[in-house]
This record gives sequence, structure tokens and C-alpha cells, in this order.
Amino acid sequence: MSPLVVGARIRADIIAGNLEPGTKLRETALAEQYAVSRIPVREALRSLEAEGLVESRPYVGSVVAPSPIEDAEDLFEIRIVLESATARRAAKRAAAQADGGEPDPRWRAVRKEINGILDAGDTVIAESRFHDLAVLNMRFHFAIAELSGSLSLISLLRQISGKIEWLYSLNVSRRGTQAWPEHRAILAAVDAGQETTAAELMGAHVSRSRDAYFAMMAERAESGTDE
Amino acid sequence: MSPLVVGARIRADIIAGNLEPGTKLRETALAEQYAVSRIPVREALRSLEAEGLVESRPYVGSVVAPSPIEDAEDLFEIRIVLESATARRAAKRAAAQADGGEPDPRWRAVRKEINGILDAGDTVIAESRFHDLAVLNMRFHFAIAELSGSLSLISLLRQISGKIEWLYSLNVSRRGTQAWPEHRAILAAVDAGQETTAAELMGAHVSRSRDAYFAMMAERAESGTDE
DNA sequence: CGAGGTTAGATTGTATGCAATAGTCTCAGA
DNA sequence: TCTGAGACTATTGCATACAATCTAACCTCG
Repeated sequence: MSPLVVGARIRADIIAGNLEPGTKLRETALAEQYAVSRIPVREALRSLEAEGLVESRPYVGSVVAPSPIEDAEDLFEIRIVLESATARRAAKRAAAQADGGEPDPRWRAVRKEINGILDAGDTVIAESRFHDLAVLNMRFHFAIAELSGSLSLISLLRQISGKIEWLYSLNVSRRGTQAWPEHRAILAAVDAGQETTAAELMGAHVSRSRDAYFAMMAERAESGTDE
Repeated sequence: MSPLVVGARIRADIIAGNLEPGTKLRETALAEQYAVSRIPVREALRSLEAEGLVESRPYVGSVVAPSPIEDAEDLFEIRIVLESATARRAAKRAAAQADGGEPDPRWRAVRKEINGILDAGDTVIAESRFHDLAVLNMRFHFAIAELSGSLSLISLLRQISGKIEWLYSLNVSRRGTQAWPEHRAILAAVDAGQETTAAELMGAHVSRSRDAYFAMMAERAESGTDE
């Protein structure tokens, strides 16, 4: 087990629901579970605390934060604005590079990675592997954020997407299949340097994602088990 | 020197400009500077990394992140949506409590703290202590977020407000004096449980703050020294 | 003279052990 | 029986020590 990945494991356990909100996170227990010492565990907890996934109090300990279900609407609204911004900024940088601005070497690498993501998504859809599609979806959105060149926006996306992912964890959405092709349109606008178009497409894309989420929740609520 | 406060000290040094972007943050040096061991320093760096104030790479180290000046517009836009949400949610909870819902004991404490903040702001304005006003301003906005009862929104505000503060650090804005009375109007809407009014007032409030920021920047740009 | 490998130094990552604190349980007293 | 004070225990906070890794200088070889 790699030691720097402890944080990712705990985060995954929280998002997947293996660790329910309110669960006390004892450092020694986690250290033993992941076969490391308490030090990496503590650092992981600090990161998760900053992400809002756990709550910590000095000399008392850390507990899993309450689920963000109550905040779903607000989180989506913020995400719409945030991701519109990343798309707009990415388009702006694309245009700048086309005009012969400073040729960021990482740009081409990320841009190439996106092609791979999109192709992989097509394959995964053909094989109906929905969980993998969710991962690819996240990677696409983060890659666009990386193209924006703004560390601020990237770190905000990290924080908010963790919670959105948590929202979705209960039941995997099947919207991905229909929404996937929209990514290519967004990317085309980015490549063309069309800032407003890129922002609008991304905003609409995320907005539809939100609508699908709430439609799904409503359906779930009707179908009975509200526990 | 209290040891848990190391993170706050480093953050303050970054925001104040004592540590310029790109500066390498060596753990031993920081530990010596604050008279603690490397452990609390490392935990602080993890938090700052999650906040986007520091960039870290394994076995290489941490450097101060680039200033978010380029992202000012996007950050303000996100903040408008975010803080409108906190105000709306706070108003919603106020109405729920008035209707005899579960009486959160912390609510009254925070609500009382806000009164103190507002009064202190009046005093500070009378004495023209602008730096203290900026601190009180932050505390007001965080207190409203706390009334919203949403940990997700609070942690997002923490992250984004750190960057907004960084934006302002170069030259203290004087808008605070004019904007301060708006806080009472926002609070009144919250207390009355008027969700949409609270959200709109907060949105307009933050929006004017943004306008003031850009006006100030434009003025600075005209007045010559662009470095 | 340049390129590539190699070694030494510095820096980060982790483990162990001890100190400090909070929560709890017990027990005496009213 | 209830209340409060005090010690006890579990857990977190931190310092020291060692291992792993990166970077840069240097040396060798073409």
C-alpha cells in the first residue's frame, strides 16, 4: 500500500458511504487499517478537513462531516458558475496560444490527454461500464480546468466536485451516456477560442446535469424507500 | 507561540505579501522560525495546499502559489453565488426556528455574536481603523455562513475568501466604510426569514464590493506604477 | 569540449515515543 | 437520589530519529 494515498482511500470510503456521517475517525485505527503510522493519517485528515469532508476539533478528534445532500441545489449553482469560468478561461488561453502567445508546454500534453479521455469514454459507453464513465467524466472536467491555467479555479473545483461526487454516490446516474457527447462540443468551442460559447455550453451542460440529479432524486422519493 | 496556529501565521504571511509567490517553503526553516517541530508545519502546509495557497510536490517541497489576481473576476462571480446562498439558507433557518422547529442552541450564540460584530464595526469606523474593519467584515460574512448551517458552504467560503483577502492585501480598500451599513439590512432580511430578499441583498452587496475592487485597480493602473 | 552517469548533500516522508488534553467514571457528601 | 469534585483512561498533539527521494555538482568518457 502506498502511503501518500491514504487520504484518497479515506476520501473514497467516505464518498462511497463505507464511513457514514458522524463516524469517529480514530487515528490509530486508520493507521492500523492502512498499515502506516499515524503521521500520514493525520496529514490526510487535515486535507479532508480543508475539503469539508471531515470535521476536526483539537484534542477531540475527527468525525465524518454530514452529507451535503441538503446543499445540493446551492452546490450545483456554484458549480455552474465555476465551470463556466474554467471553460471560458480555457477558450481564452486557446485563443492566446493560437495567436502565438507564450506556448505553455503542458498545454499540449493536457490537450492530448483530453482526446484520450473522450475516446475512452466512447469505448466505455459501448461496454456499458457506467462507473468508469463517471471517473472519465470527472477527469474531463478537471482537464478543462487545467487548460484554464488557474490554480484557484482548479482547487475550488477539487473541493466542490468532491461533494458533488458524494451526492451521486448513493445511486449511480445513467445520464452520463446521454451527456457524454456534449463534451466534444465544449471542447470544440475551447479549441476555437470562443470564450462565451464555451462558457455557455459548459453552463448548460452542468445545468442539465443538475436537472438530471434532481429528477433522479424525485423518482427515488416517489418509489417509496425514503431510508 | 501556540503550535496549532502555525498555519494561520503562514497564511497571513502569504496574504500579506511577506512570502511572494514562487517562494520555496522549507519545512525546517519554517519550523525554526515558529519554534516548533516539522510536524505541525507539515500539517499546516497540507491545509494550505488544499486551500490553493501553496503548491506541493512529493519529495520536492512546497512553494507559494501564484497570486490569484488573474482570477479576480471569476472569484467574485463565484463568491456572489456562494454568499447569496449562505444568506438565503440563513434566512430559511431563521424562519424555521421562528416556526418552532428544532431550536439549534448554537444559533442564538452566533446570532448574538453578529450583534457584537456590527457594533464593533461602528466603533472601528468612528476611529478610522480600516484594517480592523476588514477583519470584522470577514467575521460578519463567516457568521452568516454559520447561520446557514451548511458545512459545505462554510468550507467553500473559507477557501474563496482566503483568495479574495489575498486580492485585497496589496492595497487596503476604503469601501468598507460605505459598505458596512449594508450588513444590517442583510441581517434584517435574515432575521425576518425573507430568503429571496436576503439572497438578493447579499448578492448586491458582494457585487458592489467587486465593482469597488475593479474601480480601485483601474485607478491604480492609471496612476502609473504597474510594478 | 560536451554528454551521461554517479555520488554527495539537502530535503521531504515516516515511524516511534512521550507530553498534553478531553471525556468519563467513581465516590464522597448533602 | 442527586450533585460535584477528582482521578483515570483513551486519544490527540508534538518532538526526535531514521529512511527514502530528489537535486546538483562532479567526474569520467567519448
